[in-house]
Amino acid sequence: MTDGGSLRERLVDAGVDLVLAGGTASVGLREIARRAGVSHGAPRRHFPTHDSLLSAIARRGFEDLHARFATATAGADAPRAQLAAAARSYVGYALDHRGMFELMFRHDLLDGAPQADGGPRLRETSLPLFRAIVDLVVRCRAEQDAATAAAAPPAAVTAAALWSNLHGLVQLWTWGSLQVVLGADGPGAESPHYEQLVTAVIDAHLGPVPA
Amino acid sequence: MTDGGSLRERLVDAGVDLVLAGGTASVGLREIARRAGVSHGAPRRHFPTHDSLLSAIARRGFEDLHARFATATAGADAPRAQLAAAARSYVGYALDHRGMFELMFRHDLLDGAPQADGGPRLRETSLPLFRAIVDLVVRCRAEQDAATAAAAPPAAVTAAALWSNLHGLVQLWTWGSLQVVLGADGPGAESPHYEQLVTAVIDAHLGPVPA
DNA sequence: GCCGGGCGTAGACACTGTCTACGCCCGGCA
DNA sequence: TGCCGGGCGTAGACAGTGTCTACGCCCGGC
Repeated sequence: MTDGGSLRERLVDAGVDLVLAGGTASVGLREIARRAGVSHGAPRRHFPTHDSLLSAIARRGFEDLHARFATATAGADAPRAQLAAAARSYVGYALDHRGMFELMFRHDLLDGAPQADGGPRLRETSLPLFRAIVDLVVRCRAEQDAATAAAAPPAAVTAAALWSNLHGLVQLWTWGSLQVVLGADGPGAESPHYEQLVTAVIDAHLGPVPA
Repeated sequence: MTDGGSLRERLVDAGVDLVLAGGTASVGLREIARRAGVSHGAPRRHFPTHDSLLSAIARRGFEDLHARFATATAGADAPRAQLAAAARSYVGYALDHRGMFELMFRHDLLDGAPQADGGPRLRETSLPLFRAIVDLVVRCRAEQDAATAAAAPPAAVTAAALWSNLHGLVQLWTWGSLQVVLGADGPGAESPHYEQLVTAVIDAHLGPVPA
């Protein structure tokens, strides 16, 4: 795309497929090359190291999640409803693509060298998503009455806390411990009890939904 | 200990040392064996697979964290103060021992076969810690006035949400994105801004501290 | 006093990520 | 038209990994 290379995209595609199918453990460099139909040395022409390829795969995840964020918020007009939809899309994406989510937040992929074609680092790719979260919280704050808004922490703090909450919810739900705490069925079960948890989380940080 | 084996403990000790020193990437099976002064095949007599050794290391982490939890809550008497101390110890442990924390919550170590000596699985080892969290929240609820308590979600939901919040706070702080949201110094800096976030999180889920 | 099993050793095997030498093929230039 | 050069994929080597198997030692019980 950027300079005409097509194998580069195919490698990332194959990597995404592997992560979605077999989780983060099955995305070896040679396995990606096999999946893309090239020899094991070929990826090196486009990605100097295995981690930089993983980083590119994770970037795809952030772009995908950001796009879902945008369409989710577009479906509502009240800021509070937009935030609820965005939160659900965040948690839904993470639980439907656990491998991708795990890869995206692997701390050792954060600051690899910038991609060979000058593309951004993983952290920079994730910034628009984070800014969208903060903006949503700020807009929710703006429509609260002045009394409750004055008693609350700064919007940036609330945004950070709320986002942390959704993020941790995903991790612990995947781990299966929240099901134990809530007395739900075993961690293997598909019961989407977490939806109720998501609304409880939003209410905790922004107050009950305004009448 | 259980049946007299001493190398077993030494292997786990060496593994903990490696994780604390070099993170979760440096805790290879052969490296642990080298550190313990035995050949690379020796661990197999005590742990059938590499993952089961990692699981034993993670169990140590949970035991350690649980112990810190206990001493932290023992330092206060009001439930709310106990919970604040426990939350700070949770976050503090995670940020001071990032490698251990990462290992403890690796989902692929959750349900390995029970240890050769019949020890518990990782998930069972973590249960007492989780129960302690829920108990603290329940006790905080008990001393709230009836009106606010009635308007709040069930204690189990609040406990799950609060714990998720602390957990996600750790992950995102380690990732360095909360610093960006809060406009703090770069992720490499040591500024313990997160302490203020922890109290904001507790207040969000349990209401402002009672007078 | 001898045997047997627990436990550590040593080597092999398949596999991984990285590095290097090679060859093909296609575009620019004389 | 013919040649050259560089991008790009191939093939093999290398160190390292986790696992498996054969071996040897040493200590306790019949």
